[in-house]
Amino acid sequence: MVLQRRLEYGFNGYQVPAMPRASRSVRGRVSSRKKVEDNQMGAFELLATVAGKLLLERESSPASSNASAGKDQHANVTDIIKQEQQDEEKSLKAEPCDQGSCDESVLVSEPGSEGHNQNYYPKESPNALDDADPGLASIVTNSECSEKNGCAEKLVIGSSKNAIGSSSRKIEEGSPGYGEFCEGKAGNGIARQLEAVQRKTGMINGAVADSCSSEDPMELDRKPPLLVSSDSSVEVPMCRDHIPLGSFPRRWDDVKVVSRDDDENSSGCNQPSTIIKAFRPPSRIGDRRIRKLLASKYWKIAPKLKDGELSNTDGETRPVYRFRKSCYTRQRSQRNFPFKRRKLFDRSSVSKSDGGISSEQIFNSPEKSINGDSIGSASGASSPVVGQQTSFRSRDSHVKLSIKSLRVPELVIEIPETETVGSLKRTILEAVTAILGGGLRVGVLLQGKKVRDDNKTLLQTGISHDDKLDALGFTLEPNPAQAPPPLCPDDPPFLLSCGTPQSLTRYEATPTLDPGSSDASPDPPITMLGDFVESDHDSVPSPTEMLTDETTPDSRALIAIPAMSIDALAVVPLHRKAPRSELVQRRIRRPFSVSEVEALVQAVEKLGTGRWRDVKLRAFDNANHRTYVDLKDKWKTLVHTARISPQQRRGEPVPQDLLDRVLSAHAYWSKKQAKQQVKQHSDTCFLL
DNA sequence: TTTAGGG
DNA sequence: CCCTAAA
Repeated sequence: MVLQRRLEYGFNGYQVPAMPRASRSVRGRVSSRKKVEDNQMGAFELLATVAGKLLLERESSPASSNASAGKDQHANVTDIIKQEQQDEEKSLKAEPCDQGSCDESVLVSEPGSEGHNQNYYPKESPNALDDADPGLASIVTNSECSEKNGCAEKLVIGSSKNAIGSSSRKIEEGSPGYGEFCEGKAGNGIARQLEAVQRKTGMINGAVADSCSSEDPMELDRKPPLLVSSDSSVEVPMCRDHIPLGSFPRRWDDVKVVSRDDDENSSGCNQPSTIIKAFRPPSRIGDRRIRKLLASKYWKIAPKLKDGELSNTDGETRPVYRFRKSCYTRQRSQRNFPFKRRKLFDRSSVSKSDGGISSEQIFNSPEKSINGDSIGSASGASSPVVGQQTSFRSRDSHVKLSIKSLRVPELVIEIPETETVGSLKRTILEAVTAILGGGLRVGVLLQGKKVRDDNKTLLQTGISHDDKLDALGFTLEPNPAQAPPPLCPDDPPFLLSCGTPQSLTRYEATPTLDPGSSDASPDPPITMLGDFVESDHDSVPSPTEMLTDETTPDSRALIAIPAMSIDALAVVPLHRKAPRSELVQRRIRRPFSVSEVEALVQAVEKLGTGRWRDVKLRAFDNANHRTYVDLKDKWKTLVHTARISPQQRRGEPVPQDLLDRVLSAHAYWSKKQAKQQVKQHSDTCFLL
């Protein structure tokens, strides 16, 4: 486990306070694996810092713009590097905000289940993974790129349109590049844009292409690549067409995560999915919730991801997010892993945990992995260049900003060496998703300081001044406002904070210009995750969706966010008053779809009532959010529904024929059960 | 961990 | 859906 400094450079981050775990939470519904992991986790804070710099430019007269552009264009690599380094340093100095060490880590473990399938019958939908999951808003691997380019496939970390898109929108309205942002699925849209940009800039062949060829295979192949850490942050490239080529990122160095593999042979189903867990002290609060959430949401996600490998460019220490795959290992002897449950969820995945555990090495995928790295590495600059800003003055005084990329702080991934590349990719994706998935908001940094007052004009803030442009930065932060409306505006928005000491993250942001106002952009609530979680066809609103975007009026620098982004966020009431213990939120309601009912009925007809675990395995093995208890409950309600008049029924109507089958099956099995009992009873009597 | 039931 | 007692 690597603990690292949380923040670096001018990046803000957010920490996720430890999620309280309910000791008892580990109960039945969650797969044992998940539970195990939960238990293992200690306190955990997820610190996700995503930062980026932007390209700030003023709509300008050609002259000025040309000047700038020209400069960039001519700059040689060395210069660029230097400049980048300088930039880094600046920001570093500027924002030391993150003093703490970060204990937080995100653990990704494989839940053993492969939640990928869309259907309950996993085997039947082998391609499930390949299907783009609409829900995967945040992170998307752009397979399209690979297809088109024939090579690089990138992991694009992006927030949903809301997250990044909004920020970009805000910043660069009217810029041509922006529109594309929101196209299609959030993730894909971003990826696509990326690609588009690449094409335009001709970068495809450059950095990206290179990376493709060289790195991919190796990183994973490294001997004991158990632990992969990306020192460098993962940057999310943004496309801005309007930016002069010259100023455009010379290379896609920024794109830290690049993987080309199309392969991802990872057999979808076989790949264990990973769960992200938070290590927490035994506080019980969000525990259950986390488990569940994670369980259902996160693992499912993973499978869909295709790839994305991280490489580190930075040597810097930064917040590290740790993702582990099936690693309860070290601390936990394997014997502790009884996984009976394995039967249910695991298929192949389980084994992995075993093997992989052995070594934990951290290997930083250095620049090498990334083609563009050459630059970064050459410079030795630890952190990738985020972006450069250029400003142009326009007559109408518009400030045009272009975000080159948003960076995600270091990710440390631990994964058994026996895991597949595809698994790795998914793990990374999950990790990133976890970071970004909680709902993000954008923070603006100016000279290392957080600009909190949303009401100030750019002019007032100084963002319009050219000299300050290089000090301009943007960060992605967790959206504190997730909690339900009943917030106490005046209170510091500590989410889970209450009980868990460590969980509280002190996020004293740097000196702020205007305390009190949140630096968050007035963006719409970001619901990045959508229902990507769902493996089911029927999409269920993810918790995130339910989040209200109530931005706390006063969002200070302090932001505590549950490790488990989404769910956690959704769940955690901001009310500090509420006893944490009480905070346990119930799972989101996910009505059974007709198809699910169908599957359930079919399974019960075959297996009978009373064998819910088997039913689960048989028909809902891939529906991670449906536990056997759920199935049992559903059956109960189905029976009830079947008995009442159609007028009394609510919700999505269930075909009468299905209900009839329910009744008949119920009758049949009840009878059978009764007979059985009678028989047993008689036998007993006989013996006596 | 599962089942079975009440809430 | 949640919570739990039992098994």
